[in-house]
Amino acid sequence: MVTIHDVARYAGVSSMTVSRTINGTKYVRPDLREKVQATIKALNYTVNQSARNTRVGATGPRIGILYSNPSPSYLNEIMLGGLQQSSRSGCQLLLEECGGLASQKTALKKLLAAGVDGVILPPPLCDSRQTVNMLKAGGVMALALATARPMEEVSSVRIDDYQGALAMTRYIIKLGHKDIGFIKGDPAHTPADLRYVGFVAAMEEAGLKVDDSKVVPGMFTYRSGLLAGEALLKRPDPPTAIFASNDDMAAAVMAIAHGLGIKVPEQLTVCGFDDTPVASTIWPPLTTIHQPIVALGRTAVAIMTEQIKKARTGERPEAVHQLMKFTLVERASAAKAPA
Amino acid sequence: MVTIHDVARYAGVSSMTVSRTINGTKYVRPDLREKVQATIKALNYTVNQSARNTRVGATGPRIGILYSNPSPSYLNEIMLGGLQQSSRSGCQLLLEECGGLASQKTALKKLLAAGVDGVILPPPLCDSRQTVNMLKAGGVMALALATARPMEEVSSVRIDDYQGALAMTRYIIKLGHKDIGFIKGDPAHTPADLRYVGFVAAMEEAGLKVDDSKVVPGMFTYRSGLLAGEALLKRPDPPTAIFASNDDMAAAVMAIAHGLGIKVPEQLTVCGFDDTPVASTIWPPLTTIHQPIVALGRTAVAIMTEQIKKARTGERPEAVHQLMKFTLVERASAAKAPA
DNA sequence: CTGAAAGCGCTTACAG
DNA sequence: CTGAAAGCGCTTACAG
Repeated sequence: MVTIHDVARYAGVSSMTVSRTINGTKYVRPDLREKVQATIKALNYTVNQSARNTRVGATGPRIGILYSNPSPSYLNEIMLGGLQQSSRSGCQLLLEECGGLASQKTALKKLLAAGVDGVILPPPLCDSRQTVNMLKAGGVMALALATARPMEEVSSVRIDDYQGALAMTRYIIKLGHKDIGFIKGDPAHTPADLRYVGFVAAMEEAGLKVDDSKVVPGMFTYRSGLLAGEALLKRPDPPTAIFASNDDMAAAVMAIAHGLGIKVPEQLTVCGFDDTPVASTIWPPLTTIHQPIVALGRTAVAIMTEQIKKARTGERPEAVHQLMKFTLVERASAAKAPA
Repeated sequence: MVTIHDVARYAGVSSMTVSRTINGTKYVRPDLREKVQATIKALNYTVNQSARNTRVGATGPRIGILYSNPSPSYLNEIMLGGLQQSSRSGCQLLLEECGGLASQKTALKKLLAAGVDGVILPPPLCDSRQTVNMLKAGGVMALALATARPMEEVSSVRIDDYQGALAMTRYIIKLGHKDIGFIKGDPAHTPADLRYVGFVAAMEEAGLKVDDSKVVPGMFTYRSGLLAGEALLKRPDPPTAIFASNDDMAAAVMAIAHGLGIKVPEQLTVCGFDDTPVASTIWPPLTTIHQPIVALGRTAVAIMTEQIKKARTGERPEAVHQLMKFTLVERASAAKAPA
């Protein structure tokens, strides 16, 4: 194992200069910094977090994750990313669940008692002004995860829901579809509106008219998708493609289509959003927009750790807004429009 | 933060005696050991893994996870549990994916090059004699995760698939159902057979006849569930309940039922196995057997870490077979048999 | 801006 | 069976 001392010897500096370079401290002469960085690369050096933690550990960054909507698979992925990063960054993660406002206060009290420096808010809490204010009042940082409408002064890590919906709609149009139905999401969640706006923008861009009778409400649940699917597919002139603003609703649409004897994708193209496990469970598997949830969790922890370190130095860290890349995953539920 | 030295001072011994007590070394006088243990409890002391790792770290346990079936949500949960435990046990986790036998050899070579002491095998590799032999040949330990037929000499962490199927079938029978259909799983996966055997046992125990024409094959996939569901529900005398040997197939059965206008659970009870995310996505949500997958991952890492430590002491650790508790989750897809 | 010294909490290796 | 000493890889705090 190559240590900081190996790097130092090799670069002809002291271990401290290496340490300073690694930790991005300002007081290192540029030429030395470069030499050290080159040596680190050459020797393939990586910090030993355990060792680092013995020094910083006692006061190492503690980050809470406060969540209220226990969608287990989503949260698992967030946690997975968070844990991966925490062992790299050497911070500690604390999980706390809450429901209404009362239990939120209790949960927050617990986190504060545990000495957290910052709290990550997955949806839907990421959009709660109230929660953010409570955190501020408690003197801890907040980071909104996967919000669609980040608040200026609160750091956020997210994908661009508008661009995602735009890309998906363009893809459907490119397949030759002109008669496209859309299922909206829960209006209380910020991504819902942006996805709809993205859909409309792509339609207009292509010179296609949005038929408002084929834009139906939904609540992001499978159950609401069943209703929406029936509304769209039992009419005399069903669309040739349906873009549901999440996967659960798209899966429900496919169940309805199956029941009505409508073949997917030959007679009907169905697309979703999020790429949750259900998207690759159902048959045919769902074409959808992949959200890099694990990476979102990882990045959130990385950013928050940085901010905490800065804050401890006395700096007043500015909010960071990190946009992550989504990808359009082509699976078998979408095909060319029937002639 | 309370350290080993605080404990030592308080107990009137040296830090080494505390260290030895913590690590279960033999050479500590019983009375001292007890005194130390009491002090640890009184002071609420916990080891600082970071500090421990600076000493053991260079040679700290390294555990590989070799997987081939990339069911993402399942693997995520395993990983989540594994990571949680790894930060407690102070071991390092290495993930490696492989496909056929050739890529398995490559993956294994990588893991060995990285210096792993043991490898955890999630399904379906957990049942591969070949894989286990390759690991043995490479001189590393193996642990089979969620296998239904553990090999005597290879440690395993699993639930009892037979008992799970037994419990679920008893539950369905208790609801008054007598005409129960069953969908088998992929015969290549060991749990499939055990779940079927459990079903048959519960039927016989209740004095009910298993109608072989209502036991249909499946492959654990949604797609195979669609076929199986049609076979069972399109016949003139459909069963009043269907027990699918996993959730994906149960979800498919519900899609078929929906299409045929059969109401779940009023006219048809549907039950699954595993409690994967899809079980709580669909409507009505699925009554199923919950596998504690996160706990499985956690336990696997804990056991393997112990075994590695033992092996390093020179002991030849015996295989551990840990059975975890499943739970029957009652949701809305099951109800009393129609009159 | 740089480095020598001391120490984080624990364990290894040595001496009793 | 027990303990004093040295050291893991890194950072803090101090002196230049």
